[in-house]
Amino acid sequence: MAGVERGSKRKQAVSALRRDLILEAARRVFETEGLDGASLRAIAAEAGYTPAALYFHFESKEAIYAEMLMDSLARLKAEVDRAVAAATTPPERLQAAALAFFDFYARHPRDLDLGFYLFRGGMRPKGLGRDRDRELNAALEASLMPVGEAVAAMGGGVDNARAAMADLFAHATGLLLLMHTRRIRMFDVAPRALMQRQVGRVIAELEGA
Amino acid sequence: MAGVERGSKRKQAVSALRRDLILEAARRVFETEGLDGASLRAIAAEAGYTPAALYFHFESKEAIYAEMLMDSLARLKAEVDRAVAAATTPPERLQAAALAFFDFYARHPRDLDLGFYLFRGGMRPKGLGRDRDRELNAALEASLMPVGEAVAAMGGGVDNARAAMADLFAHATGLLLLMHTRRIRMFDVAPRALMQRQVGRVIAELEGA
DNA sequence: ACTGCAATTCTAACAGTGTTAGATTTTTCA
DNA sequence: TGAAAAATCTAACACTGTTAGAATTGCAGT
Repeated sequence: MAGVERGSKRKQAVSALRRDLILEAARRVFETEGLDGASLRAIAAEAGYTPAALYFHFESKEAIYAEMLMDSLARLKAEVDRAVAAATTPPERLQAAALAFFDFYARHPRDLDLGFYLFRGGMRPKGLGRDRDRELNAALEASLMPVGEAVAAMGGGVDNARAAMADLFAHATGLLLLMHTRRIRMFDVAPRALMQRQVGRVIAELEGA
Repeated sequence: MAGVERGSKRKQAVSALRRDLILEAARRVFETEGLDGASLRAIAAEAGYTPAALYFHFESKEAIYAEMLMDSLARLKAEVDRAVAAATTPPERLQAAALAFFDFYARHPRDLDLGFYLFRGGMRPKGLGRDRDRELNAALEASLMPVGEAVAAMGGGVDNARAAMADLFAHATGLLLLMHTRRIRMFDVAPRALMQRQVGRVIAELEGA
């Protein structure tokens, strides 16, 4: 029994290594060729595999994408947390969190692609079981939490906290999409300034109340 | 010469009819099956054509999509204009325009799909020449103009007008995306109320200055 | 060391996508 | 009616994600 378990664990560890090998290959292709270029076959070739072999380690292409997005969201959260830790007062923390979120995606448009692709409207039956989707949602929410916490620390209730999170998230998302599609030029305006102004509005309303 | 011209015009008219026939088929498929279901082959089948035949009338699948989006943007503009015409004071017109924009896409998520698809980041070389893209941009801008005009009527300069347009467009886009992907549930908040609040902020700042 | 079993990978194919070349039909005009 | 032009079809190409089944690899116990 014990021997079987040890053997099983070793096998699992080896299998996990193979998974990571494929994921690293996927990240490499995704970073250089973009999401469109990160086809299953391209990832398999980069990892030195045949396309079908990937299905032993992942249940679909989108499962690989989901893993990459989880990684991306972890990096996002790390950056937001770092920015928040450097701030002192709650309003400063609110501003730091919102701007760190915005800046992260402004600096890493590829991650934005990934997010927009997996967090999309009508998702196919094949793509991503409910559990994986919930995991991604939770990871995204985790990176947004510092905003809610700052609002709470400022005396705003739970409703205000949630409203502020949704408000700033939507505003950031819209601006980022506008930048990313290069349609911001239509308005001849600096998107980050608009983001800052929005943060200022939310803070002012919370302090005024 | 005159005869040739008349003949040519007739041919062009007939050709335009065929185009419209295909476009109507495309709209039908798109409305019932969604964007994913609106493949070139599905559109061709619905129109009673072979896939290749469509390339005589359109240069690509995305060209068909572009035509549908132009139509969608025309309907959007019509609705915005109607709402603006029903308002009297500039602030009311501003609010009417922004909310009409928001409501249009809240009521027609399919049109949102289309817009998000064609107004996307890295567009392939094959898809949509620069001219078509500019046309779509212009049509979108036209539907946003009433906001800018209202700001101008309120004494805001050109910069304020553009900033307000970008601000409200980004906010609406972000909220709509949040609704459309059903991720608004994360925040337990009413998106239209957030949109109204945002319009209120923009108006208040313009009136305060 | 050998054998057997399980884990892993490959080959080959399927159904689908957008797109193109070339032959063929249909329509139009003199 | 005959020739030119417009419109459509057939067949294929290159690509996508995915699956079934055979072949290989590697590890475990005798």
